Parts: sequence; structure tokens; C-alpha cells
Amino acid sequence: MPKSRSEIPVATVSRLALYLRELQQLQRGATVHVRSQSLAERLGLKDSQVRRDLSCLGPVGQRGVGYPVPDLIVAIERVLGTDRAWNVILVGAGNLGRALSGYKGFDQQGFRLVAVFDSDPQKIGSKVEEFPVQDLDSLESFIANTQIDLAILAVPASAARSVASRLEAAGIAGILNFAPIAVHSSGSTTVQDVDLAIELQRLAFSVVRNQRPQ
Amino acid sequence: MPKSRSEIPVATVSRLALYLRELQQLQRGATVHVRSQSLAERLGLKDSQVRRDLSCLGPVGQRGVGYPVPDLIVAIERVLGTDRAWNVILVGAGNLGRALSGYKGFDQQGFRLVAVFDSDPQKIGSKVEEFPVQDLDSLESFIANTQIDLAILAVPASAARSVASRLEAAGIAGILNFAPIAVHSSGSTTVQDVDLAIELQRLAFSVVRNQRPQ
DNA sequence: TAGATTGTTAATCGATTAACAATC
DNA sequence: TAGATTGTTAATCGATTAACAATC
Repeated sequence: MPKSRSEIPVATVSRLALYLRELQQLQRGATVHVRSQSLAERLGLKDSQVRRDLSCLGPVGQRGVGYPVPDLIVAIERVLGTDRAWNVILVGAGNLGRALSGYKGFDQQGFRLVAVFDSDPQKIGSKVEEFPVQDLDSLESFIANTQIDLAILAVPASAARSVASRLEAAGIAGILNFAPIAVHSSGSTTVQDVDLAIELQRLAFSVVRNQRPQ
Repeated sequence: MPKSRSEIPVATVSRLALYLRELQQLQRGATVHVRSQSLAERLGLKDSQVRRDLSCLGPVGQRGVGYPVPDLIVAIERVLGTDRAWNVILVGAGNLGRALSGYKGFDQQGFRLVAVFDSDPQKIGSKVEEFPVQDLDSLESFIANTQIDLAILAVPASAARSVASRLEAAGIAGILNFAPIAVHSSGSTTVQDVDLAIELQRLAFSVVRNQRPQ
């Protein structure tokens, strides 16, 4: 039987997004069915883990056959919440922010950039993709007048907390935080951190662990 | 007693990098000691978890006082392997690659960009930061002549596997992969994936789970 | 039906937490 | 010493895995 969202383990949620990525690739290749073993091999997992994860969606597989790719895509998107469009604003039009604004992967997954903000007078008015950079001062009024779901926070660490508070106060439901600082969320706003330097540190650790397996 | 790198739980390694970031901030503020409770609050963790994690480093704390900030920084950097400089190349000089090349956080943590590669003739020869973009064809010869530790892979998904194989064959120890595709590593090369669209999907899931807590 | 693969169980493994003795 | 905080234990919690009955 399908699990409700709150019953799905967090570790499973992370992998559901990975499965979705593979499935979308399979669908582009017109693959109709996929076995748990095949998905597992592609992602470096155990087949039993894939089956357990997918069983959270309900009985979507076909015994003796595998999982129907299109059905599985729909089921995962429904659980993740990406079966609808999400309106996203970008705060911070620096190098990283500009790169993120043009990132194709966001659009492909239904995340729609609708506005860009920065506090730098030199940047305000210039264009990022097709969006004129708006003054950070107008953040609240813009959010009040537009249905915005998420914000991508790509400002310096020194500004991150203050901007995050304002986003929360304005009622943004989720923040994807690229600033290298812990941002505390109040009750209703969810914060997801992506720290690029930390990812590189994790990689470095894996390397030194492999190099001298003590 | 200190644990060897292979004995440290993976979950702990991820947090050690977070502790390091906080500690560096504390050190800039000239804080001498920090208690587990204080670190825990800053990062939204339990104090007992902080103490358990830090105990992997050996007895670096002072009972009744807390952890000496400078000593703790040194101990974490030594375990993570970031107590030395790492030479890094960037493959892929698109929007994301260019943003990553200028990312301050890498430099601050001892990761030194030394070269940039791309296969696009339009980009080859142009400058990214102070680095002229080199032809991807010269990847192997460059790596053979320079001590390179890590590669940041910021090419399209369609090119990622082929470039990753070449990096592995050339003896690169670790790859930070930003391409939205599973890259399989052979024995000696470690791959760390960062998929930005997947991070946004995880955020979306947290939001829908919070909005309708079933 | 026979063959194959899912869905699910039970066992194992690893991570988190509270509590407190050790000790600065 | 008294107060405070670490380091560590034991219990709990959650995630992974192998195995196999269910069933397409």
C-alpha cells in the first residue's frame, strides 16, 4: 500500500529523485519496463533497496515483468510534489546566481524562475536571462503580489541570514540556500542547504581514505 | 582515542565539514573555546551528537571548559585531508563551470584551481578567471605533466561519462560531478555527485510534506 | 504452466540519543 | 572544592540487506 509522505524515510526521498532522473532518461530511449536490478546497477545500489524504496509508492510494479517506466515517473513526481510547476525566485545575481538562473535542469523538472533580486545598484536593472534584476528592497512587495513557492538564495554568507528572514516573513515555503552559513528556519519555511565547498571537502576525505586505507 | 579515517562513520564526516565552517567563523570572531551545546544550537543538532562526532578526533575537548577552537580546526582539517592544498582542474567552461571557477569558498578551504578545459572551439583560448580555457584534447597531456588531485566536472550530461573515464584513466583521484547523470567510478577514482535539480526536488518534497502533514 | 520479478518479512547493520561517570 | 562540560556507555531508533512467498 502507498505510504503517506510523512511515512517515507528521508533516505528514500533522496533516492526517489535519483530514480526519477534515470527513468526520465529511459523514457527518452522509449524503454517501457525497467527491473529493480537494472535501476540498481545504474545507480550503484542493491536491487532489494530499489524495491523497498519503490514500494513506498504503492504496488506500482508488475511481478515477473518489472516497473512500467511512465507509471513510475508519474508516481514519483506525485510523491515528490514535482507533478506541478513551482514558481521560484533567485536572490543574488552574482556569478553563482547567474549560472543557476540559466540552469536547464531546473526548468526540466518543473521549476520556473520568475524573478531575480539583488541589492547591488550596479546590478539592479541589468538582465539575468530574460529577467531584469530587481532591487532587493522590492522583495516583499513582489512576493505579496505574485504566487511564489521557493527561493534560491545565492547571496554572500554575510547577507544570507537577513535575506532568509525576510523570505520567511514574506511567506516563502522553501529556500535552497547556497550561502556557506547555517540559516535557521522558523516553523513554516523549509531550508535546504547546498554548500559547494563542503562537497569538495567530502570528496577530499573520500580520496584520502581510499589512498591510505588505515 | 582518535579513530582512523576508515572507522569514522560517513554521517559524521559530513558533519565534520559543517563544524569546521562554524569553527572558522568563530575563530574570525576570536572565540577561544566553544561548547558542544553551542555548536549544536548553531547547526540544529543535539549536543550529544556533536560530542560523539568530535570524539572521533580523539580527546580534543577540555572537560568543564569546552573545545579549543584553533585545536579543533586543526584536528578536523587533518582528518578531512584539507590541511594541505589540493590542485583542482575544471572541465566545462559553461555558465556553471565559470561560476564555480570563481567560487571563493573553494580557495578558502585550500582547493586551488590550476586549469580549465572545454571542447567548444568558441571557448578554447578565452579566459575563465585568470586561466585560458584549454582544449579538452590536451587533458591527458596536461595531467601527465602536472600534479592534479581533483577535477570538477561541469559538462553536459551527454559528455559526462566519457570525460569521467578519461579523468580516471589519467589518474585523477577524485571527481566532483555536477552533471545530472550517474557517473560510474572504477576502483581508484572517487566520484562525489552534486545534482542541483535534485536538491530543489528534495526541497519541494519537504515543502509538500510540511504543507499537508498527512 | 513455467519463468521471472515484485512486494514484504525478518535479521542485520549503523546512527542517534539520553544519561552519567570522568575530570578539567 | 564546586561547577561545568567532556567522553562514553547502553538503549533506541532508523536504514539496509538477503531471502522468499506472492503473483504476473
